[in-house]
Amino acid sequence: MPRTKQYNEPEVIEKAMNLFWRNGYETTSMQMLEKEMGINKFSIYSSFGSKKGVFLESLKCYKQKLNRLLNKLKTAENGALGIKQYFYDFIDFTKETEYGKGCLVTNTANEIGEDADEQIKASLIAFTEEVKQLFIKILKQDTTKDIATIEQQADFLIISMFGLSSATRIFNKKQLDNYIENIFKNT
Amino acid sequence: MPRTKQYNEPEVIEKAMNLFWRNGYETTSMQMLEKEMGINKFSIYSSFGSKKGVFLESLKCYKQKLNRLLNKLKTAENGALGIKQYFYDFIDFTKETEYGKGCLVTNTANEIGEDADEQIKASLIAFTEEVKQLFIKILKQDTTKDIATIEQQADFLIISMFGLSSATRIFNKKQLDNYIENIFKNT
DNA sequence: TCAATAACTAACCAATCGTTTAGTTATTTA
DNA sequence: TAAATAACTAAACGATTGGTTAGTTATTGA
Repeated sequence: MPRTKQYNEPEVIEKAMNLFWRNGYETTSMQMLEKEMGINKFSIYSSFGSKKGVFLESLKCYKQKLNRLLNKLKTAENGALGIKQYFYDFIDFTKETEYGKGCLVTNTANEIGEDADEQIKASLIAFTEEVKQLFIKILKQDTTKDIATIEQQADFLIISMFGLSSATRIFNKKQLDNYIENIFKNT
Repeated sequence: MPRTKQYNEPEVIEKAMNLFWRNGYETTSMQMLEKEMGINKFSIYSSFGSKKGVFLESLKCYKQKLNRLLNKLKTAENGALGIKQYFYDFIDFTKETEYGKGCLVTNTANEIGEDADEQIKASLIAFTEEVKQLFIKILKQDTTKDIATIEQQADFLIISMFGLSSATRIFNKKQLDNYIENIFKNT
């Protein structure tokens, strides 16, 4: 009966996500969110409840976006080589100007301090675990490796992925290439 | 002729540094700094000019603190194995509770957004370059390696170091161990 | 011992923070 | 077409942000 919403929630969340991605959680103010999302504070609060609410939805949106990259990896059948390609794809994914804007998950993990919000932290850990399990699945394509080796390699890869994300913030393209080539030099 | 300062600048900066290290730049307020440094705002501003001033001095202090770890590495004569030990030392260095508080340099690199302060960014890049040069010096102990290989390995190590710092924030001890063992498995 | 002076205290600055709310506008169905 | 109702606007909330400043206190060399 009443008037209809003039905005689309997933659409404005994607805009919010990009702002958080570029600027971090603390630095991003409600005022900036209003401007970027193109809607009023009232609308933001009625749709998402709080700044943290907007952020948690943004994290979900980010995961979906990243999942499009991961789907390519899921269907790949060339094992570790597919993972290497994923690392390179990821650099393009985070590309901003000369440097990258990192990964929203990694950026957030680095931003949150001693009194970190548990809900946010849990969301981050869950995501790294998800990607790690995908790595394990792919590494298992090589049936000559035992499970302990695979577990260790998966930890190595997920943390390297994490590191790559940080690295895009201040290391140049050549350094990032050197990094990836070294990770996969025995592959 | 006037009264003497009741505080010691390097001493209060170390306290500020620890606060920034734990909480990040944005999250740390002047109020928190007053409390942690144990001196009044007036004293902070008369000694360091601004919040950014306190932070830049904190970065210097952090580098000095980290240099004590690096000195152990400088005098080590066991090449890459010394670097491996440095990685493990670093985990202890950043240890907070269950997780680590990362590296102040890495944390800051991840925190700063698109309108990053150039002075701060330059300070971060300078530091990574400094450590990388140290890695190169150590890797050159192995005279069988050519310079291109050494350059690539140094980039790999400094970015891995960067990644390890991020990783201490949300990965557990076993995962970090897996990570380091994989980095140095051929050493 | 006392004038000089820097270190200090504490109140205050405007601006902005995340959040709320009173009042207005547009849309819908009965 | 008109009552109902949700979407909207915009002003304001108290708290806190980084930063300043007037006035007080302590220490010093002369």
